[in-house]
Amino acid sequence: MNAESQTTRTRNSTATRTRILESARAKFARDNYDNVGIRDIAASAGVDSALICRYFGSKEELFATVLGSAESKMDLFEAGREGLARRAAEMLLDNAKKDSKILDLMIMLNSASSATAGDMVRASIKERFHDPVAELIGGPHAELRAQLFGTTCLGLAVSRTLNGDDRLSAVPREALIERIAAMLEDSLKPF
Amino acid sequence: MNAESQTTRTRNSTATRTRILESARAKFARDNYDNVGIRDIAASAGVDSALICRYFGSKEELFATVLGSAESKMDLFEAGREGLARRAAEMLLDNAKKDSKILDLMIMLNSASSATAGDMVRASIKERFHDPVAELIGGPHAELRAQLFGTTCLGLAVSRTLNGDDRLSAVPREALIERIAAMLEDSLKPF
DNA sequence: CAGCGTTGTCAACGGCTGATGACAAGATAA
DNA sequence: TTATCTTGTCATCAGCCGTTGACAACGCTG
Repeated sequence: MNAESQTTRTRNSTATRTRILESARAKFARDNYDNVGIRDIAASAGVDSALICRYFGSKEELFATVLGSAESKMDLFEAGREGLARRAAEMLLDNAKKDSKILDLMIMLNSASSATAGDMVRASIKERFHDPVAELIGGPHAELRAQLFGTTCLGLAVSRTLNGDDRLSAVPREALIERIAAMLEDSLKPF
Repeated sequence: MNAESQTTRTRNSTATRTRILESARAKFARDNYDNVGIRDIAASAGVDSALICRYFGSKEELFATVLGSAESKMDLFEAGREGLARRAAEMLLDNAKKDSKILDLMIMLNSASSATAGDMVRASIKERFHDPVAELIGGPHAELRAQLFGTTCLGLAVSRTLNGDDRLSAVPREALIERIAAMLEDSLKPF
């Protein structure tokens, strides 16, 4: 039970738990909540599906854990109010590296329309995205402007999954980032 | 079998076919493809689920029929290049009336992340939205700009389903439309 | 070594899904 | 009316789902 005694273990519960969690994250980032089966996740993690229910209780709780284990401090906000739009544009165009922070956003997007997971997703988006943005920009109608900002980000993210990257590479990357950053900045303008 | 002889029929195949189609459209506009069962649709149309498979072959073909039966000429394009952004903004904020043309867009959005219906949705979006917009705006990188335009529309539509209408009513409707129209117009600017 | 808690697998359950074929009820034509 | 085609229902199938409890394999501790 001590931490030291686990180093020599071939059967490590916390390791497999993490493996399950990462497999689930990867699956949920590519598919809808309802389209991802716990048998898929289990196979991807190399374990039996029964283990998932033992460790996480249910598929719903597993999904909640995935949502909750996302990077608590998205470095979207590290650049402060001035760098917000630019940073968001960079992150949105940078999901080529699959382990980027945008992956968590994809999870939310994919399952937003699910009857089961929708509520969790909505709550998570509000808590992790809308509220921080609103607080950061401040001013009148901050929540509405944060929603417009999120709206534009969402659209870009969805569009990436819909259309792929092909079109976006027709234009120099820096020009595209500048352009999108400008659009995002506009969405934050006070009314 | 003649058209005249059908007027006195209480059992009308084309009528029930249409009823099924409309029920399916309504269901798919509110939920993901995978979350809508043919029994739901059948119950909503007041028929047995077996009839759906008889008339449409399969759930997948039913969905394809729903997609194909959308208004072939979206009146989004009726206002020409000048009125495009404004018209889009109005339509996006007008989905209060549920029978609006945006309903077809909702169908595509909900099921875009479905493994089964995703391909159909992507093709339909390209054919019915991206391509006409690109043709209408013309100029360099028309396809990319059309994608940016669609991106912003998508974001707004998704955002409506995510956050509801509450926030958007905090500001006068006309101001909101102007603002969104401006954002959409910006997305069309040449590079 | 034996004992024991942990970690994982297996088989099975009830419930739901989309789909099929047999059959009943209505409508038409002779 | 009888015969026939159409329109709709019912029962049922195989397949997948999430979940559960019994059981096996492992590693630690005495």
